[in-house]
Amino acid sequence: MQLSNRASAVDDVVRQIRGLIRERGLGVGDVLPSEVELAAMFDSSRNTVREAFRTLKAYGVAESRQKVGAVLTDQHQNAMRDLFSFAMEISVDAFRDIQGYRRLTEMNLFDLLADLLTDQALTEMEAVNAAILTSEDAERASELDFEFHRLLVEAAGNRTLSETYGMLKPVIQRLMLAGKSQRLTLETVVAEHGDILEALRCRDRIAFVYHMDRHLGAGLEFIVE
Amino acid sequence: MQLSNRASAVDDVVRQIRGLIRERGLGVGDVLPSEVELAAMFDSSRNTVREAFRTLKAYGVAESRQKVGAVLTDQHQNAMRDLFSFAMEISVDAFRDIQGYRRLTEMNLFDLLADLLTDQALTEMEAVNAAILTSEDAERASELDFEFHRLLVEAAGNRTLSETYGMLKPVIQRLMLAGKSQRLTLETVVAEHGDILEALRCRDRIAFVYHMDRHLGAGLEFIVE
DNA sequence: CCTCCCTAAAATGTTGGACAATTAATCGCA
DNA sequence: TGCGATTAATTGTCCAACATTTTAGGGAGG
Repeated sequence: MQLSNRASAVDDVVRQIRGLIRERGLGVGDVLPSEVELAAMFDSSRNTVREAFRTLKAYGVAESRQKVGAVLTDQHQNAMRDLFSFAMEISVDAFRDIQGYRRLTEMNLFDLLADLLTDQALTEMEAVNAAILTSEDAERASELDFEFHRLLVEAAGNRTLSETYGMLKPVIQRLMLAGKSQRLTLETVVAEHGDILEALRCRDRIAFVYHMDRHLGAGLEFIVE
Repeated sequence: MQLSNRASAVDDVVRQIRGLIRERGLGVGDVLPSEVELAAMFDSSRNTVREAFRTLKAYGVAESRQKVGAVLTDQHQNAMRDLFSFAMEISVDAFRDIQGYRRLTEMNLFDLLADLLTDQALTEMEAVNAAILTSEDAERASELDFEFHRLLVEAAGNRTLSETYGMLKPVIQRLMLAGKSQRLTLETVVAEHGDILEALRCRDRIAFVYHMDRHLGAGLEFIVE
């Protein structure tokens, strides 16, 4: 797509559409010109424009509705999920890799959190954590588990980090689900989360790193076989 | 793409192609049947199959070569990179945000690097760093600058992190380019890189964090206006 | 017998046109 | 005013034709 001295007409159109979006300052919810208009603007055919649209749809940038046209969307997470489901064989290595990434990021959130974390966010996380105990199945539990960590990351206030974490959601959650089915009780997870929250309340950096390290490490143990 | 009670013909074909790949156990390098064959197999038209291929290409799963046909590839990194560059509009906020993300990750690489870093990797980074001084224009300089940091991240040996960094490439590099046009000389950048390398050679954690912090902070200064 | 060039064929790349399907908007009627 | 039918705009799908690229093979010349 990006190589080759002469780009294909479709890729050209993709680029021109992106230019159009930037130029006109279009955002989520705005509609693009119709396929025939774009074909005329870019001096290509409607089929070519359609193929270009397919690329945008695959990236979760646009979706098309009949009669209305193509509207810009913000479905990158879904796109990333699909990409992952296409791409990655969720292997043992991938699990370990993801967990390593989480160690790198989540364990170092403290400095950001110390400034930005509000009491409200803390209580919200406590609520989510408590709900884990009452969840009916492992599926639901891992969803709440992810939500807990997502809130933590969100509270750090860095959009790039949040988006990255959101993209990894399907993988991380699957990792969590695998953990839930093997570890004996949810109580352990909830207690570890509780320790993390306690450390945050006290603004205790050492304790935060310690508990986060143990928590993330625990998620890795059962994979080793 | 994934919603709607009745899926579109194109999405149907995408699903069927995926099924075909799984069923036949096709892997990277294998070629898919030709467009007309697939159209016949799935009882649809060639254009529909082509649009389906566009989706696969966007996901980095396949690329097509004339006369040969569509071959399965493993270009997910590029796909993720493109997706990300689509997703993020480059704004001042985004700049600051990305730099914050880099602080979070790159400053905390030390523990991983301390174990895995080889002399060979270090000398390679030194070479790239030296090349920055002799680059003919700012474009090339920021490319090398990015390459320096990419090597650093790569050396940490975490695939998820590497992929994430790769995804952010267009944004980071643009940030670097903006910096190059404003800061007086490239010497400063190269010197800062040199300090980082020196700290790594000595396995001096404090020095590494210190110099990395200064380096990343410097990149942010000129944006503040 | 080997090498090089030329040609042909097979596949994708692009275009134009036609019709179906969907749905927002409009018009007309009560 | 409100509601239902009609209309029109736009995407969805398919077909057919031609252009382009590239592999493969064959033929001429050494």
